[in-house]
Amino acid sequence: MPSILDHLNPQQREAVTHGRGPLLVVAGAGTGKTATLVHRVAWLIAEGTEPARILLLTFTRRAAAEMLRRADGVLREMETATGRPRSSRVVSGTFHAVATRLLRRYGKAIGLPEGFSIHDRTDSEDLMNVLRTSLDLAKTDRRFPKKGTCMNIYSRCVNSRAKLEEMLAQHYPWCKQWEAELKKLFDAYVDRKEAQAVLDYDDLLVFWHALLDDPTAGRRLGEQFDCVLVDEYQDTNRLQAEILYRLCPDGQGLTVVGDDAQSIYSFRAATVRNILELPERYPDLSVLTLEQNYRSTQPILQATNRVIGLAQERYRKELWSDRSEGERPAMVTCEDEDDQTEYVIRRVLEHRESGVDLRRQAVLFRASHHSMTLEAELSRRNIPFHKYGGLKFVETAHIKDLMAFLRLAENPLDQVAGARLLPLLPGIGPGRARSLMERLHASGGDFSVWRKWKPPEACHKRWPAMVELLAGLAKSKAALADQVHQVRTFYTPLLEENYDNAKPRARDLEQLEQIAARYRDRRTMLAEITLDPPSSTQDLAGPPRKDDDFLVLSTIHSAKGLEWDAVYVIHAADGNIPSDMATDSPEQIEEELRLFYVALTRAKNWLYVTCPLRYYHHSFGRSDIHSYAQPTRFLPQDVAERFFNRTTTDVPREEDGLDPSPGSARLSSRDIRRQTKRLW
DNA sequence: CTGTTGAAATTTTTT
DNA sequence: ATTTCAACAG
Repeated sequence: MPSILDHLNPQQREAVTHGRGPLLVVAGAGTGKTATLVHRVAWLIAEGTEPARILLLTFTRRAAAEMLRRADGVLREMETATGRPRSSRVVSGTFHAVATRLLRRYGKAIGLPEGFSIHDRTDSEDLMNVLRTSLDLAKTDRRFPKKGTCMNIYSRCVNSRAKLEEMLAQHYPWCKQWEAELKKLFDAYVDRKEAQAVLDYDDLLVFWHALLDDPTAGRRLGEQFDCVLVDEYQDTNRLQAEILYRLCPDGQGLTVVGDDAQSIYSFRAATVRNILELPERYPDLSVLTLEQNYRSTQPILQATNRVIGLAQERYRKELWSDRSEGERPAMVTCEDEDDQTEYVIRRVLEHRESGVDLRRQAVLFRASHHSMTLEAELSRRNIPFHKYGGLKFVETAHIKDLMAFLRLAENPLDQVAGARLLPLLPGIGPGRARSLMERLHASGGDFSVWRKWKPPEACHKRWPAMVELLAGLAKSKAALADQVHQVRTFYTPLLEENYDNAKPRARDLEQLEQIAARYRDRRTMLAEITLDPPSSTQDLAGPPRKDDDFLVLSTIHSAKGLEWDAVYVIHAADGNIPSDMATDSPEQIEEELRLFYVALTRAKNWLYVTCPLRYYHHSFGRSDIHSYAQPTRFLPQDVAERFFNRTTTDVPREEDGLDPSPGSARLSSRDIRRQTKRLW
């Protein structure tokens, strides 16, 4: 047994072999947090805990799969002679995914239908919008908050378990006047979900929480797990914390791992309070801190330690590394966005020349659209890249349309699905869609009532096919890929009528058909895709082939937990980092600081922070109106001295236009315009 | 009731 | 620049 502990440092070893008492591991960035958790899972199994009695909660599904894979490796190393235990039966996933599994199985105890549908954020907003309109809130004299805002308020109340009144006062003061209307709206929203057998993201947690409260089912559920391990605890919200308290009332068997310095999800109602106040909750809590960083060079750590030093409240820790050699991180001032793009690409290619593959380099940014210019330029030069975060493949209109067919077949009461797919037919708009869904609801979800409906002229030919398709799918036992194929056959002509650039969209649908084959059944596919949306088409298509190499582009949020040899943090201008949207309160600003810290600590060997000086107001227009940006406030003088300060002109530029390889011309039309502008 | 057109408002991060 | 809302013609 000791052999597997050999790779671990003393603090990690202590965490891995800790007994049954509640344990908090405060693990700084890159301190081997995942390794520790993985070894602890393996250790528990080796010590005789039944895998199925271990619950491992992670932030993404991918993280869960990765951890279990590694835990198996560790178990194998332990050489537990006969009947080697495996981690495959550990219950693992995100809070939401685990909740779904438990609720399908035990939800009946609290009157939840087994076949409930799950709404993603957009679906929830759509439903909210329908109610907002039908309650006549849309056209009041003073304008009522939009669907997205309503949803945010609702979700925040639920997740932080706070009263609407306090929530409005604290976070949405400009909506205070609408308190009474919002109450009515939220009541209607809750009732409507109940009538349609629909759960939204928040409901998954709420119902899990409630189920744990049930005298019989709750007891069984609570006794189901001996050990509960939670990763990224700093990004849990109050509701999630309460679920944990119910799972482990006395803290026995509970291990949570997190880093308060990396808490970046407060907009989703996550609160650092959970981790900061855990010692009060469990008086016998053991706190272990991991400070040895295995990821970054010492010069990078010296810089990032200074940055997080600006934070007010945190568990004190000073990260260090024995990788003392290394380049100091660079703070690069660029003339404008184009200059920044140019600089980043040049550096990326230089690193690739010296043997650092593109996939070992990442460009990080605060908001998804910050990478637009860069994406355009990378495409132009045929440099492959893969973007994480931002608009997802499954959020595009055509994928949502196709999924709406499957969803309605699965749950005919799901009005949002109906309201999405019915108006695809000409002659059917919101009004007719609503009345059709009402008929369907009245019949208890029997599609044959639609056969009697007289469709308007515009779609009377296609209507019967639509009805037969849905009725067929509803009771279909066919393979999922075949079902998707049927939908695709019916839907493709509609796609061409309803959207521009139908061709690439049609290709996406073909791809979705392939992917459907991988799921056990329709319900599983729908749930998994809404709970863990693949971040791009490539992601959906499966693991990338070993031989292709692509640069990683990612929002900082989506970069959480990952690392690269070279990291470029772009648009580090005040207003972007911190985002102007998030500078109302000191707490928000502090979160933006942590976000910046997360970005910087992704780097192993090279770190570049770039900041354009000038922002043009009309990015593609002829106007030359621009404003000047300040570098981020998170690099004040005493922090900045840990960086090399550069401007792009310090670095010798390659001679313009002399690059011989085709498709990578150095002189773009924008360069020419910029040079022209230097004349005045 | 649908579908189109023009005017007005708004712009982050995501399970 | 994109999304949302109101007005109007069919």
